[in-house]
Amino acid sequence: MSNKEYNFGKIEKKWQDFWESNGLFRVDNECDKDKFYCLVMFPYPSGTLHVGHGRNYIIGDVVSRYKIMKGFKVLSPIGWDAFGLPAENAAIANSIHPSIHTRNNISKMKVQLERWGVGYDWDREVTSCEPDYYKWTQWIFLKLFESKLAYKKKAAVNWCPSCATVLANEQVVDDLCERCDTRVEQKDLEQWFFSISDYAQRLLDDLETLDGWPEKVKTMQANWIGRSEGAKINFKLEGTDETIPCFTTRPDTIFGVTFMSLAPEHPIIKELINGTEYEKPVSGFVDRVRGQSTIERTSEGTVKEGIFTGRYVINPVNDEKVPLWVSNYALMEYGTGAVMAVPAHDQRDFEFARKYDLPIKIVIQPSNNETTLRPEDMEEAYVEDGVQVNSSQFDGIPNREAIPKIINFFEEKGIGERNINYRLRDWLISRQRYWGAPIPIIYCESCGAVPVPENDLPVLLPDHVEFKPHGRSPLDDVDEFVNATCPKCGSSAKRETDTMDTFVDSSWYYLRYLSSKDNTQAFDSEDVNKWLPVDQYIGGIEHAILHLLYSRFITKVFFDLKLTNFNEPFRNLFTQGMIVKDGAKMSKSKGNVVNPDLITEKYGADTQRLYTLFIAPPQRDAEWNDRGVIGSYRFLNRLWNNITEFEGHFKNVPDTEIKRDLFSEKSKELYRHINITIKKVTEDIEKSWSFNTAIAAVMELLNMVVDFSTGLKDKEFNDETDINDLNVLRLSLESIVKVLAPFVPHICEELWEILGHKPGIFSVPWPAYDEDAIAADQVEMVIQINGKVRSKLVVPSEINEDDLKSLVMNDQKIIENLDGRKIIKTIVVPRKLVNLVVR
RNA sequence: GCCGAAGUGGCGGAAUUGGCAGACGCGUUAGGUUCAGGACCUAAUGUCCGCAAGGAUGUGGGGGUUCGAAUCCCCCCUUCGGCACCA
Repeated sequence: MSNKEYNFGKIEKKWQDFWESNGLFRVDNECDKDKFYCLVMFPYPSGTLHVGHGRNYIIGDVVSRYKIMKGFKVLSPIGWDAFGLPAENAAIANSIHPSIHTRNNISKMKVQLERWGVGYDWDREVTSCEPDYYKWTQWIFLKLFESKLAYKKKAAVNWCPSCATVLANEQVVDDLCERCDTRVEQKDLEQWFFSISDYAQRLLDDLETLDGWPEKVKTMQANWIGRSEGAKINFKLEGTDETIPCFTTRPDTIFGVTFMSLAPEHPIIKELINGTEYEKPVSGFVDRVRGQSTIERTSEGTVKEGIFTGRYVINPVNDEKVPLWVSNYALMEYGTGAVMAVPAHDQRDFEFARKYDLPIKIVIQPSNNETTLRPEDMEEAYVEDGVQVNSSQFDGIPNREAIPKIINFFEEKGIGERNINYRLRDWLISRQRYWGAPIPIIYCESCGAVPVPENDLPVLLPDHVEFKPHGRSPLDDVDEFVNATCPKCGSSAKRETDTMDTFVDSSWYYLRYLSSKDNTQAFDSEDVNKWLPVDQYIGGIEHAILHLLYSRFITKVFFDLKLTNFNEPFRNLFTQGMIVKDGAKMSKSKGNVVNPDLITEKYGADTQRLYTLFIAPPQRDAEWNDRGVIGSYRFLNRLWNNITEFEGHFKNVPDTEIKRDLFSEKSKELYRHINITIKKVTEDIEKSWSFNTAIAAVMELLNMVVDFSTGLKDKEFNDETDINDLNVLRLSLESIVKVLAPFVPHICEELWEILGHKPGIFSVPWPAYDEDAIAADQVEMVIQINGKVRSKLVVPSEINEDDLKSLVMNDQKIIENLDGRKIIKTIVVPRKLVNLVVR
């Protein structure tokens, strides 16, 4: 009997080298068999990974390895989302160049990833801050520019004073910078945008095709896109030929308009009040409101305020003259910046009207004739459905039916039209920072904004730069960079000095993996068409909107440019939960980071992997418990010891086929449970990614195996039954090793070898199970009286109901409990229970 | 305010076509082993009553449907996430 020690350090190194030298994860671009593109969100090289990060990569690795055993050709690449502010901030703090800082971090993290035993095709590694990558990010900018999907405009944008740069709407959370939690300010700046809002409808519609995405993520995206259907109606400005358009989702209330509200930013305000007695007070109001932060202006408690402009607009449906106001609750970013106010049927308008004593006109009455609304009695707006009143030819029509009729009426009369509005704004991609891909544009006095010709790409980031942020891009101060010649006319010109949002880098990296070394094109269309969409994408829920929406947009742009033939980048998406410690997200500042290197050192990577998978269902947040790790370690040791103890036996006793006629009671039961376990693990992985219960099932099986093997240890194996028993034991251990291989690959490789097989468990097919062997001959049935368990009986599983009932009626415990009471009803659930209803 | 997810022992969690609540693991307790610590092995472990056999009770709270509810229905509470003066 040999009893080797479980030397995880040695074993893990051995098999990591083995996979590397055998190219387990290295695939070419040919699709000669079922392909499977398994993608984990590429990491930002922050320097160190903690055990919480590990979950993402470990889950991805389980999926990859499982699919390999299922016979798929698996593409599992990795790279680095390497541009971004932290590297620049670190450079400012420690005077290390961001590129050096980033490269150092990448090499540290690469070691960590390898230590976990997560397998990637490193030949495809991409790093977004390297010129051979960002050259193509710039090329993508040019493609969008050519397609009129990249444009520059002056707009009120979010400015983070701490990061000293602008931010996209998606990067502002509750008025705070998503990255540093600083309150953002509004600034009017000239900035570059991508026209993602042109794609709003498609981004919304195609969510329905994403069956493999969590509903939650789809809902979040749908909310973010925020489609609302309605009409745009033109109100004539009294005494002029000008019209002010406004958007409404309630054209049915058009006859109830009693005033109009303009957003303080509305460009028409100036000319409305110019030279009038209203000029001073109105511009005073506008300045005051615009000085407020978005939070102050838009939070629920904010009181509605406004001021009359002295002007009137004409309601085009009834020629009524209504006053034109400026109010703080009208937003320039939504619709047209002008609101037709219907106080009777809109709560905000109602509050405003009450405050400034504006008229309230009812145009919809509740359909149940019991109550009739009267303006003077109303305490809030009536926003429910009803029947049109005071609406001339539409009177008497239910308001829902009136909506399309009224819109048709607008269109016939040329006063308005059907219109759809989206909350989604264009994607602001300019950043006033150094560590990003320069926007490939040159400004020429005579030619304007000229794109850098493709041949001149990449526009290289200069090395020697003063990083201190001062509100302009640090590149602004680098003369060699700024000064250029116009590609069109050859005269001297200036480069754009803003860099791109790092979400541009990450919006297309999954394509680059197919062509990571190709310096002639961003990606090879034929290859990406073969391998994409990604079969399984795995990452954090925090990217539900940002990265995932941007990537969908870019994918659709490529599709439209006929560069690719797929409409969506990610067929299936899995969002894993966070691992928390002491109830909080792990972070250096909170000091609750669990260092994976220490765990690997003490217990090994396999233990860490197993615990990470066992801790909770993977989509749920989970609390890391250092003590809990030991349970996984114990389990692996028990498995190790059981196999190594029998190593000699397995070598000496012939590995003959299992003979069912030689089954003992115990070996038959074990054989049954081998099959049950294989089935359970397969289904848990396939159907619900319930790795925690899959592992629990294997633990149960091992507990049974340990019990079984105790009786076998000292046998001589001279008779057939004992040999058969040993081979059932062998089968059970081999099955455990196979089904655990995706979870704890190193120890399984080693044990597979110890069990006498040639190295390489991932070339072994995933085990099948024998459905016939799963059925039990005997089952334990629960016997209830009035729903309470009173006895249990072991009966043949195919027993007929009469035999069963007579067994129940002869059961001593049941007789005692019945105590002569009368049985009214007997419920029999085959193989499960009998319930006697008595009185 | 609207939409969504969740709430089960001391802890992580399991059980969903309604059928033994608490699988599996951690922790705890007792015993074994060990010079000792650790590691390991065996047993117990929801709560309450009981020496025990056994009984009662129990899945956020309250009601309901059912022979039977963690699971289905209604109302409510708490936590988390998303959206929110979006016309």
